[in-house]
Amino acid sequence: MGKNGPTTRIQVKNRNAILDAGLDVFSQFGFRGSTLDQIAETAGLSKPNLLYYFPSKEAIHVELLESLLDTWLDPLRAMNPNGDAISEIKAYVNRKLEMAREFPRESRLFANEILQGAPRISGDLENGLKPLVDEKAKVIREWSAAGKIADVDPYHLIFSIWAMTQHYADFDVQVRTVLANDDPFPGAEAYLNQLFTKLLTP
Amino acid sequence: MGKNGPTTRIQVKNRNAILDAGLDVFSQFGFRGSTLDQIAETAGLSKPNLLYYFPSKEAIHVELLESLLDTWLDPLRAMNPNGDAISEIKAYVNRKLEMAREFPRESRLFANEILQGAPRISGDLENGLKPLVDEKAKVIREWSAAGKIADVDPYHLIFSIWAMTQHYADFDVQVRTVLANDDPFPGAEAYLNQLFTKLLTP
DNA sequence: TTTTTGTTTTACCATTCGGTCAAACAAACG
DNA sequence: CGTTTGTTTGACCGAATGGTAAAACAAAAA
Repeated sequence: MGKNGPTTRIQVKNRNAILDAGLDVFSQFGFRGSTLDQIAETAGLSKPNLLYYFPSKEAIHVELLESLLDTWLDPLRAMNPNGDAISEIKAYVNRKLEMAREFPRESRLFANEILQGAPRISGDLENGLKPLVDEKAKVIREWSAAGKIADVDPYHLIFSIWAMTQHYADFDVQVRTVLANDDPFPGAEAYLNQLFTKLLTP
Repeated sequence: MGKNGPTTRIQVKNRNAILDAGLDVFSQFGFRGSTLDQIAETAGLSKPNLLYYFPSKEAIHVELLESLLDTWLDPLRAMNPNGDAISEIKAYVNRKLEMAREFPRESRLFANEILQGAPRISGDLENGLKPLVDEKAKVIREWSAAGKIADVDPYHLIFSIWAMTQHYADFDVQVRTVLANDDPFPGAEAYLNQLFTKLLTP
């Protein structure tokens, strides 16, 4: 690619194809388990052609992870301290569940990275995720203190939301095996709404 | 190894060392991301020596997974239909949480395999896990019908238990980052007891 | 002690890996 | 048209991969 001149249509198209292929492959096999040939073939390109757009395997992975973490935190950012406490938390749960349904590959990519010790994004966790969670935990604690929701540990509340929603993406194979291939999401939504209503109602 | 004659002490020791090393490595990098050299070095053996005890990389992985799934399901098997409903379910939660704390490598090995589509144990899920879950779901449904616990979807109840307990093993890095390296388990236990008490009390 | 059985090592092999290079090809522009 | 810029390919490289063969070594049985 010539310097950093204007981005051509071909560049946009191929970079997107590569990132999409990378998401496919990395989310299934993790970083070390994925090969450039696999990504190139999925993207419909030759391996040298792929390396014309990205300098290395790691560069693709990093770009995917960084753009992902941002999107992934959006629903938490959207939690409004001035809104109705229970509705805000339940809306967060539902948005996260929807993301698990719509973007399972992203969820699995993230899960793979964390499972393997987050070697490539531990910095982003520290600088991006942690401060945001701290901020929202404070909001939740204030809601508890004000009697708007039950007294719950805000950190573990957030962990449980992550765990239960992402489970439907990350453990999809297991969930569908147990449910004989039924769509788990309608039932999950009902269950989670019931659970958080009971948990949070003061 | 000569035929299937008596197992020597050296065999027992080395096979255990290999399985332990395999657990270490596979749980961190997944099957494709792990190498025999890595496992051999962790076990303190040479690679050919390792292959004297196991015929292939896959054989180590399969043996780990199969013995794991059994152990993993023990707490669910232990759920007693004739016991006190709420206590039984909460005991299950606590046992699972304890396993996440005591055996995080096993949890991550399993998570890795499921994340990658369970290519090596989809059969065991179908024949081992599913029937057991079906059986226990029936028990839970009867508890609901008898008014002993609130009316909840038994399958999603079980999923949520798996998700929230295993989260502390599988997403350990993330959890500890958010909690500034505090031990998450005491807080997790309190939170989960609170959550399931509120959810299940009719 | 000799022989047998069990264990470990050294040297090796074919394949796949991430990545490079230079040349061929296509598009746009003058 | 010709030239410049951007894109794609085929051939290749060194390192790492899963796995093998055979011989050296150790332990125990005879």
